[in-house]
Amino acid sequence: MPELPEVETIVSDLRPQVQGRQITGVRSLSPEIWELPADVDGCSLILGTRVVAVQRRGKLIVIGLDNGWHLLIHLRMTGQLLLLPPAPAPRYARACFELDQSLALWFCDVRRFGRITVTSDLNTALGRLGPEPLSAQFDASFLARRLHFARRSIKSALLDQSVAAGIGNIYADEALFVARIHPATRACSLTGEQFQELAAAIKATLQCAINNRGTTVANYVDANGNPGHHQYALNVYRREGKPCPICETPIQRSRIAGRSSYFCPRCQPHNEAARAMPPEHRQRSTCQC
DNA sequence: AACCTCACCTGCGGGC
DNA sequence: TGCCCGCAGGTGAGGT
Repeated sequence: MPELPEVETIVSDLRPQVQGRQITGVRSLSPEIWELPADVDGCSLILGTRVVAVQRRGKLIVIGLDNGWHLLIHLRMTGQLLLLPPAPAPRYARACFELDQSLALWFCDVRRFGRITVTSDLNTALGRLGPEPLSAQFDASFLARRLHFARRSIKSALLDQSVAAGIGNIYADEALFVARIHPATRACSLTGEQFQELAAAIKATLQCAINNRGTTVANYVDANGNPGHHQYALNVYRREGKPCPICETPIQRSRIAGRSSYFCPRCQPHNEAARAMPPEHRQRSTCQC
């Protein structure tokens, strides 16, 4: 599912091919995916404009247009953004942005969860998002301050886009494994050292996945239709019953924060158990990148 | 205010 | 073979 590394891969692929190009046609094949402000005609607003920027914020794709408006695309679960000829329409095509030189940006989405919107006020549109996890602003002291009173699980907190913009189920589980923190641990019970390890683990996990061009477990492909490689580097996600790469204990799955959560019961004990654990078992796990 | 549950969709795989 | 059911998980609305 597209999380930060997948969206980053798509955006970095699109940028050199789309920036500077004119949008010569807009086709809406599934009107329900558009979320437009009242009295705004999205298609006519976009038509004829030139793309001045292709960026990412959290899991959102932000396409800047030369009329001052921005096209925002969220892939949600199964959305894809593909650079293809303007015809024929690929499977599950929901919208098409035709560009000059016989190229088109196709938005495809089996489940129609994805959303497209336009805005002239980017700050308001992105206002609810927390910091970028790969930015300097996102560190242990930010997490400690932000989660000081949070009694919910750390897994739930990491999925909250106002805590960190761009983390989803896969990378929450992977980062918690690297930081050796059980996903059901209360966020406010983490120690300063654990916040340090978690912030570092989130950055390392996301950067490793970007280097691997994202994780393909079901629908994700890049802008050219190719799968990512990070599924081969996953430590715990969707590995229930398989040996932990550190200690070989079978990976467990349980439902935490309403999501399937994968963890090693030995490397990621609850805080109480961790304090009782002998030091030789507290070995550090590393990214497989 | 903080947090949880559910609806939104469709394809796929397992069980029978 | 074919049917049915559960599951996948990002987000926001609505409830506690």
